[in-house]
Amino acid sequence: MLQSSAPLDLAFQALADPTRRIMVERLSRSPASVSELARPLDMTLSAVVQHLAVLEASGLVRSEKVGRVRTCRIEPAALRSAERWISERRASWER
Amino acid sequence: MLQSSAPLDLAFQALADPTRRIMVERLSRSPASVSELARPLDMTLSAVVQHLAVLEASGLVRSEKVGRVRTCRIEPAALRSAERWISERRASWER
DNA sequence: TTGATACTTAAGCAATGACTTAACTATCAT
DNA sequence: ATGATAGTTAAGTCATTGCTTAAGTATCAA
Repeated sequence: MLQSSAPLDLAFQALADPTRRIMVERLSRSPASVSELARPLDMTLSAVVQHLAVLEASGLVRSEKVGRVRTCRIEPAALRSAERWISERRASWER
Repeated sequence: MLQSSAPLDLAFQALADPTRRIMVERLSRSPASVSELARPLDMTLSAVVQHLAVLEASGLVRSEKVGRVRTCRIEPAALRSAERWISERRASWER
């Protein structure tokens, strides 16, 4: 591969990490702050911020800061296109 | 993360590489040999075999060798569970 | 204005990933 | 048997990932 960064690469890569999937699961229920995302995770806040950066770069999550709190939320489009890629393959092999 | 290897980790990790997605696309049309998989790819056969190993470890593909030809085919279950994970998230945020 | 809260950023480090080359090992066809 | 086909395996290399520690910078509350 050696650096490709197509949208699907970034989305699947982001979803490949269990910590990031936990973050996505949390956000698919409702928006949350960085500290709320970090709460159940056994790692430093710094590490969580780095995971968040990966999620944002992949387009799966967006966030905005108000005061000192950054609120993160799911960005459905990216997740949908990952889902679509898989279901298109399924359509193909099911035939 | 540092080594986790849960099924979903392996599946999404496998799908994160564009070369491997091309291989999966090819296989979702019909089974193919290793050389057939390699044909459109701009890399050594050795590299393709290594990608295949990743796909097999993830459960997305299985293969069997007859004579000197290894025939590879899609394993629908793993792909379906990746799809299911995403659609469950969607169910959650759509509410 | 002081202190606590909520991040942010930069280094640094060990482990993984995506290749390559090179040397093999089995078939299959003649 | 010889040679070509089809794949396998082992090093080695270089970039990327997933962390950590450490040292910030903005708010907000009293």
